[in-house]
Amino acid sequence: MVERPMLSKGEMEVVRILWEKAPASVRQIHEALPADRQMDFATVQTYLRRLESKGYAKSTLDGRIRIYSARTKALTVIRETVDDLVNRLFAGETMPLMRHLIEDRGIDGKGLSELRELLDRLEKEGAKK
Amino acid sequence: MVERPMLSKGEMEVVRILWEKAPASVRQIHEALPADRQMDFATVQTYLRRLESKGYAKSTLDGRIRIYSARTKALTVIRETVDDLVNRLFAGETMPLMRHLIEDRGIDGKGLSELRELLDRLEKEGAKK
DNA sequence: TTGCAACGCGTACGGCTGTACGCGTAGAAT
DNA sequence: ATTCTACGCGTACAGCCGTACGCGTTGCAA
Repeated sequence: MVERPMLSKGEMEVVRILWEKAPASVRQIHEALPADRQMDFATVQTYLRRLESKGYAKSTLDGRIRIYSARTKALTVIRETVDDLVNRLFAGETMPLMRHLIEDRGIDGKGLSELRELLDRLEKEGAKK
Repeated sequence: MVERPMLSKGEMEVVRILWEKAPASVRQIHEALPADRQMDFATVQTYLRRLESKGYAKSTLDGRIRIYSARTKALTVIRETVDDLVNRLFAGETMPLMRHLIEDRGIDGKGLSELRELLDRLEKEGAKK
């Protein structure tokens, strides 16, 4: 297994945009940040550099513009991050977090039916194993 | 709203035990840590001190033993932490995280039926509002 | 009554994080 | 040619984090 340092909060915000937009320049990433979360251009630059040095991104120069893209799949990073949170805050149990999401954050009708489908599918698969 | 600094990862592990065991001494907290996550007694002590200075815990002296208890409800802290994660890593959307939990981490039969009940209840409530 | 073990408390320290400035340069505009 | 502008890159720096040592003290054992 590749030993990567974990992402910091700020790096997470940036890597998410990177997954969405890559390959992308610093400027493109910077502009794609949520409107309510403006950070300095140079800060984004630093985060991207750190993402690269931690092994989460790679980059090439296109002329004088540096183009970044992701080097780890979103799924992997999300798994590591969520697993870590579940371990620390929920003693490794998934259900309390699930419960919290549903009860505290709520879900709309569309989410509801999607969830039902997911559960059905899971039950079928579980049965045949 | 009370402006509390966010919890670090290490503090989270300790505050979770605190919710479970409080009021408790440093030693009790230390011993209640998961077996696979031993940290130094003094480290736990530092975390508790920091939890107190951040406003997450309070303490009194019982003789020469300092007894800690929680000052914020688990729900509040969990809400803040989960909201923060969802914002940073999932652009504020709950469903992708939900999907991840179900598909990647899996849930057992008991969880499955509990989830169904939750969904039913939610649907009923949603309908009457 | 003399140690010893347990504890609180102060302190430490290197690494990480958030945030950004400023220099030097290359391409665009005048 | 000269100036402006955008960009990469190095650097900075205070505060937070993980982790822990060691001193002084006190209650209990010998």
